[in-house]
Amino acid sequence: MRKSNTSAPGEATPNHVTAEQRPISTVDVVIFTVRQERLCVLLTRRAQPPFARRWALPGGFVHVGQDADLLACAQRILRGKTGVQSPYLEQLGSWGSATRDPRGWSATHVYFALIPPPDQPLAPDAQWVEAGAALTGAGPLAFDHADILATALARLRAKVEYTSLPAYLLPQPFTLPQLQRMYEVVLGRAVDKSGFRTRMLAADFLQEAGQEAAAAAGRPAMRYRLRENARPAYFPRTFAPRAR
Amino acid sequence: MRKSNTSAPGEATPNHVTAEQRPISTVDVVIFTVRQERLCVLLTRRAQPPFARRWALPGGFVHVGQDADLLACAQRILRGKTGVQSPYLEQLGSWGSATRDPRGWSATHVYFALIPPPDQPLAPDAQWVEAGAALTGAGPLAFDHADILATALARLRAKVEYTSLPAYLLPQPFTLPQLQRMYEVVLGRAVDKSGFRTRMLAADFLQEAGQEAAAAAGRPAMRYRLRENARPAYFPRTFAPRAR
DNA sequence: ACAATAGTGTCTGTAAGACAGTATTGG
DNA sequence: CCAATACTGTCTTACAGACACTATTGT
Repeated sequence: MRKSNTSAPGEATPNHVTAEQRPISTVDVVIFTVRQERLCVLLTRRAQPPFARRWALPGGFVHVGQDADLLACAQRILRGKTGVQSPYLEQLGSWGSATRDPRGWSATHVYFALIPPPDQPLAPDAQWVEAGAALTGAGPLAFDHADILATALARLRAKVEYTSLPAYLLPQPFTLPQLQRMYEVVLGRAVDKSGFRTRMLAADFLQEAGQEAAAAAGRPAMRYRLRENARPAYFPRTFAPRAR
Repeated sequence: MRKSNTSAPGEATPNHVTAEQRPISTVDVVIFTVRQERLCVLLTRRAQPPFARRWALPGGFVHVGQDADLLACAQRILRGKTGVQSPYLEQLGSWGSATRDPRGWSATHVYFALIPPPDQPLAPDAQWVEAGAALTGAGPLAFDHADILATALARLRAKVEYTSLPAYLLPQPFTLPQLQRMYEVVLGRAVDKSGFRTRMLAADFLQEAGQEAAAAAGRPAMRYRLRENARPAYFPRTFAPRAR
């Protein structure tokens, strides 16, 4: 049998849901970067309960008087922890349940950021942790943040197979060999140089930015910037080594 | 300059956010089906303000005493409107801002469902509307539901290019020609039969379910069901007609 | 000249798209 | 036998992967 949920008597109908019945609303941001050829994620150590002294993803409550929308809230959190202004930032999803926060029914809107290693110092409670180690080492993460981080990692690795996302892990301008290394770090495997270059240049999201100054040995590389209006490029196929 | 947002004086810190400062939390579900070779979305007519008498996506408040988590809330909404129990249901994203709901800061968690045309009657306030017409005809949708629906449509069309999602638009068992028609309806273009069949069978998400009973003219087709543990299949490439 | 790194050319295999053909049913 | 629909085979071509080759720098 089907039951309508809009007007059953005794049930809280939309206009009768009071503020006390509202779930807690937070925003968390999974911030990735590559440091020393390692994929790292930013974690903060919680000062207050719940989960005091545990590591957690950077996040906070939606400030209804301050945040215009969810994206602005995520940007505020990102800027607060890293000082970075305009990175790649997309929504990952939301996690909400009666049990994920001991304070009550809670839902978090999760964003996903890619940034170059920042020049400014991090917030004092924040630290870069290698992505794999964040899931295993140094004790469990607060809340359901291990789930969230695992989902973010899976999404990153999946999208790197067919998008130009790793370009956001580098400061501009960058060279194609540098970009290739970003792909290799995230994917955890080597990528063929020739195919890689053809693919990147064909995708038409880069513009030349002058020759690199010759530093050590070797031919200096061409530098590139993201084109204006640079949304990430989507490739028609995934990177696929012969053996499936 | 970087500003820490965790301990600035005068700012609401996490444990001091009272229930009154919490955003409104809702869940909306974009429910697609194919009826008479048309892609349709389920809309409901709003009885109460805000946006009374406007068409809207099915949705409602998170019921903190009733819904174990966001997915359960989405399932409750889906079941309430259609009677359908276990369709394809994935998260689409969340939309939240100070202005999207005149009652105050509001965030909605949006899910995305694919179902076969249900046997049971719909809830009395619900109606199938052709997907394109829902965005243009019969007046604007409530809230930011036009944005949400446009995003859902784009996501559906994108994923249909490289996944087996259209299989969830059909009652089981179904034949490959029927499945091919689902692809063609959603994509709005013809798909080559031979390549289509090779692709579907190679993806290994179908199992044979006996020969179709010969009805009218023509050779009866083989019927298929989704395999056990049937998650959707992801194809290595998109459907791509020669001319790009 | 050599090492080191950047960048290009060429071959080959895979698989998708196009389309013509065969198979199986009812009338 | 014909119409109608299901299914298969074959040809062609695009293109990714592999890898060897050339180019440009510093020492």
